[in-house]
Amino acid sequence: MPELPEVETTCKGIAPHIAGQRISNIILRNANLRYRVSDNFKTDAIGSVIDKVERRAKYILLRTASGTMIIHLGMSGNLRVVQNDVPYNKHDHVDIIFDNSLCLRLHDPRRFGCVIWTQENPKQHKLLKDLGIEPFDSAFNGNLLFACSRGKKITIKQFIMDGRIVVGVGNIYASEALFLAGIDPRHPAGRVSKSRYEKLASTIQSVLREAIESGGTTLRDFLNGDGKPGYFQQRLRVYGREGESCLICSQPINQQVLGQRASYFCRYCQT
DNA sequence: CTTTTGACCTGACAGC
DNA sequence: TGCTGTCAGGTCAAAA
Repeated sequence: MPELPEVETTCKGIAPHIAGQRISNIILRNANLRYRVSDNFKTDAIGSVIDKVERRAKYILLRTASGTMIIHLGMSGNLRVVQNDVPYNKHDHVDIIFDNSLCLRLHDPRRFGCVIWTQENPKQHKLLKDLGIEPFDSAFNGNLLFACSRGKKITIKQFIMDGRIVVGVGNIYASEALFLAGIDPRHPAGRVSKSRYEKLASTIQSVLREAIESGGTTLRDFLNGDGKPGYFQQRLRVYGREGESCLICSQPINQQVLGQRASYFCRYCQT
């Protein structure tokens, strides 16, 4: 489900309901997520107050004075705020219940997501410490992408999806940004010019911004913190549109697997 | 070091 | 109505 816009939408949706709230209980129905939820999570976290809701890459950080929850939604996860008497459904694995009777509920059919409890600095956690730059950081630009890409033989699509370079760009928005930049996703990253990287940095930012404004993309199961879908899928230009006509030249959109992921592009408009 | 592959897991859908 | 195979928003560890 979630790339940066969906995670950002989730953070913005849940933060007003849970920031400043004290955790009164935690229900763990299934601890077997991508990483097993640690045994001390419940005892350590109950009673603490959510000081801050933060996003880093596709991770959501819920900070308290006694530790931080590092949450990832994997492919199929969503986090929503419900009243604590709302019955749980299949795949509702974790409930974090607050004094104000609201419940932050993690739903994740495939269980590729995680909830990690850490008392250390979460930014130094193994999963976060080597992450690349945020696409909305002022230092993110074409020069940076150009410099990082020299000598790389992987395709440019795989390159911009590499979280050690830039975070948050997943399979949908990689195809969308490359279409908007007019760049063939199959092109070797190391042979793309600086001026094309400048254009690409700009289209990565604009497509992510546009998707956040639409509330994210709901292909199958994404819901925001209030349980509502996003609407950006209606504005996708190439993703999932194989055989449909290109919005620029009307030729059929192509699909090709790159790095084991379906990639969509127009072979005439993207060179 | 870089790149590729397999693994994790459930559900939806197409085709027989 | 099954059954089988394929595919899906991510990303990590191991193999090459």
